[in-house]
Amino acid sequence: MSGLTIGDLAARTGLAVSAIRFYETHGIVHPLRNAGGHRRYGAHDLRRLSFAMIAQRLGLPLADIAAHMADLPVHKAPSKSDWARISTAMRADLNTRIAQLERLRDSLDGCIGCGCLSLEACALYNPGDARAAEGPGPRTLITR
Amino acid sequence: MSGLTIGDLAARTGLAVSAIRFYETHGIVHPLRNAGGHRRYGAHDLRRLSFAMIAQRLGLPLADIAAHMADLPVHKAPSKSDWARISTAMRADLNTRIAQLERLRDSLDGCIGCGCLSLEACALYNPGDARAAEGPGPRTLITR
DNA sequence: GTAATTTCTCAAGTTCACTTTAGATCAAGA
DNA sequence: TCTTGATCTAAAGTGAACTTGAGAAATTAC
Repeated sequence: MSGLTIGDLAARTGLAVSAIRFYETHGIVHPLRNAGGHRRYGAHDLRRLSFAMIAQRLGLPLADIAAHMADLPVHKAPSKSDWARISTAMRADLNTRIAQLERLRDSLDGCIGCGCLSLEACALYNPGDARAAEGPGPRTLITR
Repeated sequence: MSGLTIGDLAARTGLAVSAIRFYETHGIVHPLRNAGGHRRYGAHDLRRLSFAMIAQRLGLPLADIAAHMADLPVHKAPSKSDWARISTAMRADLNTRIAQLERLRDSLDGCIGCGCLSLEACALYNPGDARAAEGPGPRTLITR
């Protein structure tokens, strides 16, 4: 009677149970525990997970998503304005990303068939962003 | 007098020397060796690297890029039609990706302010793609 | 009440895309 | 020639995002 099990959540979101536990360690969900120590989730957790999944599709790293979510109330359902604030921020990210890809496509259109890809001349090659000095580890595939 | 050193290539592409060696293990470049065993690159290697960097910006995994490049001549400059073939394939990927993001944005537009994000109703949440059963390891952030 | 599921924790493994380290060799400038 | 800097190889480390495995306890189904 008091909430969803982790299995329920997995079934509804399509996520693996292990993934949901992993997300918990990153602060994306905050389940309560029942008498036996099992996690119990509410509808707000379902929303938080959905939101995280959407944000991931936009290419945001988990840490960023968690940071966004940190502003939301933990055990209560967030208000409309809570979601609106985050959604709006995400919409901006999305538009930036779309614009980047479109620029890339247009450059590619200009290049197809020319075979140039010369480092000095090609617009595709020189996107003008600073790629250097991002530290160790794999770089994010799509530059944000 | 016979070609560029790995340092030259790094300077021109902005890649780390170690990254260029790593790409070699994936078949993206195929340098020759001088008498002392040092790598020597030609202009075609520069083009191959540029192309790989562009493809990465599009979110293609290295393995896919290498597969595309496998069709190109290794030690000669590729022909115009070689590049055109690959570029065209990439353009299609790009357009698919842009369309996905636009759908996502439009859905988000419909949702901003409503605060729903309900799993059953929200178009954002149910992208209709099969997310399950992709095996171990991290999943690619952006679904191709 | 017993068997079958599910869940628990915690540590270790996996993939991708690289970087770092170590010790040795090669190349180039003063 | 000497020395500084670039390059070599091979192995191990890194960060993100999870998964897998083991052994135990809780829950559910019959």
